[in-house]
Amino acid sequence: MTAVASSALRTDCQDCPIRHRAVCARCEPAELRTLEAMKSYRRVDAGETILYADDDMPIVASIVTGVVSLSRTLEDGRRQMVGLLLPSDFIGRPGRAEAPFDVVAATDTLLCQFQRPAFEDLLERTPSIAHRLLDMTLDELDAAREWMVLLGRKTAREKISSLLAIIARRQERLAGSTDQGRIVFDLQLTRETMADYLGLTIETVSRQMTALRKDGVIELEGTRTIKVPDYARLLDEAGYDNDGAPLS
Amino acid sequence: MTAVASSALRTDCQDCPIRHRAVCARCEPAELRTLEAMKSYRRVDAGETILYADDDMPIVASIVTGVVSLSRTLEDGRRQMVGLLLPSDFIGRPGRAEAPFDVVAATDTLLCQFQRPAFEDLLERTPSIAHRLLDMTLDELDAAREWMVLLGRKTAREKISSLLAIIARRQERLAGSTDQGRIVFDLQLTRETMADYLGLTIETVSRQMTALRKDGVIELEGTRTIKVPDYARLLDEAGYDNDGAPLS
DNA sequence: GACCAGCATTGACCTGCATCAAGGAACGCC
DNA sequence: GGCGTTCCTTGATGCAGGTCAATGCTGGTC
Repeated sequence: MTAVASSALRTDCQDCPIRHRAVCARCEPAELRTLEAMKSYRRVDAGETILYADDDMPIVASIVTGVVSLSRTLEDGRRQMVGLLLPSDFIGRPGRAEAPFDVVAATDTLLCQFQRPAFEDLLERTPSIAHRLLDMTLDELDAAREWMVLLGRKTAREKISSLLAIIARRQERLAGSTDQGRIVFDLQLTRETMADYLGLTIETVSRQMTALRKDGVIELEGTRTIKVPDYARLLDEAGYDNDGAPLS
Repeated sequence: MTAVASSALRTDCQDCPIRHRAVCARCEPAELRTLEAMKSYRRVDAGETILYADDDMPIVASIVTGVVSLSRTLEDGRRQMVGLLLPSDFIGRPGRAEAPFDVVAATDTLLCQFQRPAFEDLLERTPSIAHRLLDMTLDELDAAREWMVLLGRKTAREKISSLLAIIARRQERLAGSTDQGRIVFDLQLTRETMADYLGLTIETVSRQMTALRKDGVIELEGTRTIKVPDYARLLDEAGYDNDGAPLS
């Protein structure tokens, strides 16, 4: 991954790994050249905060590689993750000066970033970007609402199963490897991150993972590698046909 | 309100009550005339479903008057509201054929609606609408995420207080009447709707309302009219400085 | 005025998850 | 090899909120 990332540092937009899914997906060659002139790459280490809630938001960016989380922490320390951003997802809000949430790199991350005012100008002049950003935002809104159902109404076991199902599906789509419902994947998240995302404590996450393992829904290899022998079974545990998958 | 609504049935866009806040807010007069030719008004009774989850979504619409809820029901009957739409808010998703959630009129409602394919065409050709829709969607996304924090991490008492604070503030803004933090307003929601929104049961909602009354945070007159003697106190009960208000 | 339906309140009880506390496993560092 | 650190698991206990059930309140209809 580091290799991919550092070669991307020199990449022009045509060869960019997220060329066809990011905010620039619908751009014409001429528009790409404009972006090319404005963009700059930035590496962020795992754990580093990209933007603090309520602080000024001088930039917007696309994620080239890595995973980024959005979260809010209450005064007494309770924390809730409200979004998990993946390669091609967009960070920041044209038209608003303050960040409404903490934006933290969950893994080492490469950003393709723009000065916010310049990007806003560009957005006014470039319908293809505005349109693509609208589509992406609508998708994220649907995912956020799907997640609200999980947070408000699902049990701990269903929450865990839902999260695993979503990540499993995502990996599967990337790897393209499914042999009849059997999926193996690497969970990139710590138990704490999972807990923050699901509105649970790490203890409950741990217990439910153990329970799912004992019940044969998943198999664990070490603590982060997960085998799903029967994806349909996992979906069932997730509480309902999880077709409109958030996160992805 | 009925009077307003029925006069709106004959209204041209220039006189529309949501002219400056809806998806058409940035439209030029010429663009308005195009909209005028495409739009049709539709009345919906309280309780009536506008769109069913996973059904075809033949239309998109702006809310002219009324309140509309978005919700999802799990197979076993658990229900979670995921959005509360108010006048000027937008219903539907350009670029997607199925509704991801049930869309139900919470009160008698007047819609200004468009055929989805026609609206999508218009969106392609009219940056002012696309841009406005993007802004509105980004606002909704922020509100949804704010609500995720509530669902995932707040106690029942904080949830109720947050909801009351948000509605109180909204009323206050409409009515314009604050005498030093004292607010009186009509709660338009049943206990059940509150519960669906907050991820609680009606019993818990009822108990917490009683508790807040006994503690002097609110005063109840009948079951739906609420007095807030000290708005700051209510905000405090809501768990944190609730400045970025969802819903509104 | 009697009846009913829908909404709200209250009580008794139970359970799912949080909390508090104690290890265990994996890794790097001296 | 000993010793942190960080992450994870497991157990014991408590409590917030869910569940089940009874009752009250309001407005509409006959």
